[in-house]
Amino acid sequence: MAVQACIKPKMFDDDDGGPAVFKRNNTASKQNQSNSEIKKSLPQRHEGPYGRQISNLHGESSSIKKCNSSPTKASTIKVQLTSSTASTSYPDNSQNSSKQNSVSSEKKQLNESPLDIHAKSEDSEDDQPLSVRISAGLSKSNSHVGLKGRSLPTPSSPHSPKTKPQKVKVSIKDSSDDSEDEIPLSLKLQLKATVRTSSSKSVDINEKKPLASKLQMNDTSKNVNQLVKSPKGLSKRPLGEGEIAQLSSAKKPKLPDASVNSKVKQTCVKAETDNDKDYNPISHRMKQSVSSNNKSASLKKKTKVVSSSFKKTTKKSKKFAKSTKYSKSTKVPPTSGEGQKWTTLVHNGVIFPPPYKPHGVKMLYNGHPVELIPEQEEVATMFAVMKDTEYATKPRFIENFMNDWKAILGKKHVIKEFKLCDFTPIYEWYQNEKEKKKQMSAEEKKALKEEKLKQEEKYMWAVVDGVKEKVGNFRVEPPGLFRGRGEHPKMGKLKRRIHPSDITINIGKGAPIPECPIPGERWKEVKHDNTVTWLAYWNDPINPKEFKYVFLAASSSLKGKSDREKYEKARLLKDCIDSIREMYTKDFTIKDIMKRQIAVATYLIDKLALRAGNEKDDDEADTVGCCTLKVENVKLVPPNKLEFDFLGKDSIKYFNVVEVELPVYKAIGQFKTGKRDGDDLFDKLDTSKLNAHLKELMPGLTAKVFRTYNASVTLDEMLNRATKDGEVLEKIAAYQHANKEVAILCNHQRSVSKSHDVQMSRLNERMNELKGVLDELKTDFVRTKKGKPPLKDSDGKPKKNLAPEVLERKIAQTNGKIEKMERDIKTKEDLKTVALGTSKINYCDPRISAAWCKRHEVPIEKIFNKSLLAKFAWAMDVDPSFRF
DNA sequence: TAATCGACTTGTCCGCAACAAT
DNA sequence: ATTGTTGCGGACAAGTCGATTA
Repeated sequence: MAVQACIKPKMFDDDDGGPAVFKRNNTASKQNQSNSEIKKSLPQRHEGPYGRQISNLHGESSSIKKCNSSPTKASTIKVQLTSSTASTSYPDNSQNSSKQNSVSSEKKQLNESPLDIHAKSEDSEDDQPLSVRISAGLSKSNSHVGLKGRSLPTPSSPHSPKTKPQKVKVSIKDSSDDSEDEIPLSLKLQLKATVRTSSSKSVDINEKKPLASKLQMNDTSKNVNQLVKSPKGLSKRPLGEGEIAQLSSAKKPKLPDASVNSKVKQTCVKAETDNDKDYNPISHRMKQSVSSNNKSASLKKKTKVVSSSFKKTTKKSKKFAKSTKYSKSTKVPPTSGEGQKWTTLVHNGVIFPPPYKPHGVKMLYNGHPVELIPEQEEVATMFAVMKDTEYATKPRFIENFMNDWKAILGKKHVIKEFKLCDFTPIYEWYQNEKEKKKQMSAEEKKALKEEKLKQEEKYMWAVVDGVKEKVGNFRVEPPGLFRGRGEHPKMGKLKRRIHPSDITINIGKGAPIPECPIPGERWKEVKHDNTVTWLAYWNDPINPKEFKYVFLAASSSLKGKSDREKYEKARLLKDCIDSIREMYTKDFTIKDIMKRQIAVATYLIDKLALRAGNEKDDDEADTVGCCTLKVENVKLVPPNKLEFDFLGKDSIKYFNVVEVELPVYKAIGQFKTGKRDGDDLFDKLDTSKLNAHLKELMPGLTAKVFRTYNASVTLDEMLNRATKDGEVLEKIAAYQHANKEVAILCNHQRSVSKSHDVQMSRLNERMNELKGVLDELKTDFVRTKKGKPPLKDSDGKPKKNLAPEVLERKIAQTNGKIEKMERDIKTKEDLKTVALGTSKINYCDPRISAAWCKRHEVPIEKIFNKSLLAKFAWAMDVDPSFRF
């Protein structure tokens, strides 16, 4: 179905244009019900709507405040310095030269000698370049639309210029694509069907495309960031440059990876060429996107993802495959196999927290000191140290804690009731310990730190296919009381200590098995599964059915590759989004209720960036996502608005009043009728049905892809619309503003810092002082002009007689300071409840930021910190003209 | 078909150190 | 030198989604 794609004129756009709106008026706080204090409630962002509105949507709304209007800023200087280097394009490293260089060098070293540390940040060299260009071409103008304001206008205007040129390069495919466009949907569908059906499907697909291309694709994926050029020593992943190039070309299709599966995808994909044209109205193009095929063939995991048919075949065999592959390809680049994630894997296992050290401080029970054996004292201490957190006041927390603690105390123990317990002595002992630590001299602290580092160092690194990579969480979680978020039924339960016998290690077949760090104990199991990326796992003591995994760090090439695939998939959606929107719009009134619910749910996920909403067990906090919305979570606000009010992931409150198309409004009304509070709004729907449907529209499409897509599109558009020439600081402000819009879209909130109010009033005080100074200067200026002496200062002493020009200059300076402070205050208030980090880390394609930095001569370190630079190394060599 | 398993991504908070302001 | 502020990075909970099982 979906296939066709591209066509549509932006249906939604229009709509949007019209109405759409949404603002998040109030957002409330995260919290849930009760909680009083807890977090803050966000005062809503009044303006809520911000950006969107800005965008134009209807004019309604609020005014946005954009911050920057006025330049000013003293600090510029520094910035510029930095930037200067960067200027135009950074070759990979030029930017933070130091960092990057170091990194890269390290890698190289690694290759040469295993010793080095650091992860490589890979410079990604990969393909990007070409791809980028290609992509650039893609940038479509178009579309998006719809929804929210974000879509905005996006008329082509802005980028078009750049884009087009690039397209040219791409041309090859394009041509074909175009022709394809004409293909009727049905055909497309058929294509899919076929594919699926035939087990060989993958093959088929591939066939269409040149093998070479396929291969390349794979390689690429494999390589991922890795070393790249490096001389490589042994095994690393070879990334040939050639490959890269190819990729790029291939890439065009974009999804290199993602596509994997894709058959159908193609349909959507190609659009790039088209883009420009958006106007082409309807032409649906099918694109065969070569790329997609290729990919499918290649990738590994993707395999899974890929077409279902494919999967089926592969999956089962997966496990077998593993071994097989293993043997097959030792030398093969990682990823080559279907599900293969690596070929060689060496690491040192995990490190355990130190055993409990009894302190001997006695708590009181009914006023009397109580004797506790170490195991009992340990749990009492866990509670004692939480005495001043909100958890310690929650009945459920206390009840769960008491239940687990009593089990350790034993039936005969004197301690029976919580209300007779006084943990204060232990609490005070703990505070005292903390204070002692704080008082330690710098040298002592440093020594401790080094000691710790020394102990941990061997666990910090793994060698994957010959490349040294950082391990993410190599420390086993210490015992403690479970702190669930929101009203979690299990809060307060004892999270017991994890022992080696709880841990399963995953490591390469020939690699030495990590020595168990606790003498006399041994690992639960040692596996050699190269179709997964975890190094170790244990069962979650709170929920034994779940696992806690040890993975590589975000800077690893394995993670980087997967990240890139995620964005490539989202970019594929860009090419299908118009037709998908058109389709679900059509289904708002379809008779089949399930289909109507799917259409409306998809609309909400697309427009509001809601999460899919899997079913949850009773022993989890009661939160919802789109598919699990309850009747009471959505209220009709005539004539055509919906009020959403629910607790989402992490029990963060989502509150939003949105104008929707009338058919949606009506459909929601229908879904609500005859139901009571507590009933599912979408009773015919769940995430698997929804995703199964989405998959028909575009291979690999799932609900969360919409979030990635809309977040990245929003960032890209806002940046390109709002960035003006000027000082670097202003550009950074524009970036933050765009980032904020994305965060608001995704409802990424944070709690207001305890000192926020104090800080604000302090700022306001200073502001008033400045204004006082300004008034005084103005008065003196007027008096001086009239030949009168300045007024006396606050102490009644006479002031120096300054020339009018001098006063004028001072007035200008003060005005500048005031403006800057006003902006700062406003930004601080605006961002009080908005968390920018999450979207930056998980939703915004880093290539958008990297390309923007290059285009606007903003040093990338101003946007990405060290860890983000490492995580996004794969995106750093993006072509400056890259558009999402 | 639904429930469960399994692997991986996403998300918030918090302590601490670096930095900035005083 | 001291103290307030910011931001990093870690911890770990809570999602998503495909595969497998009942």
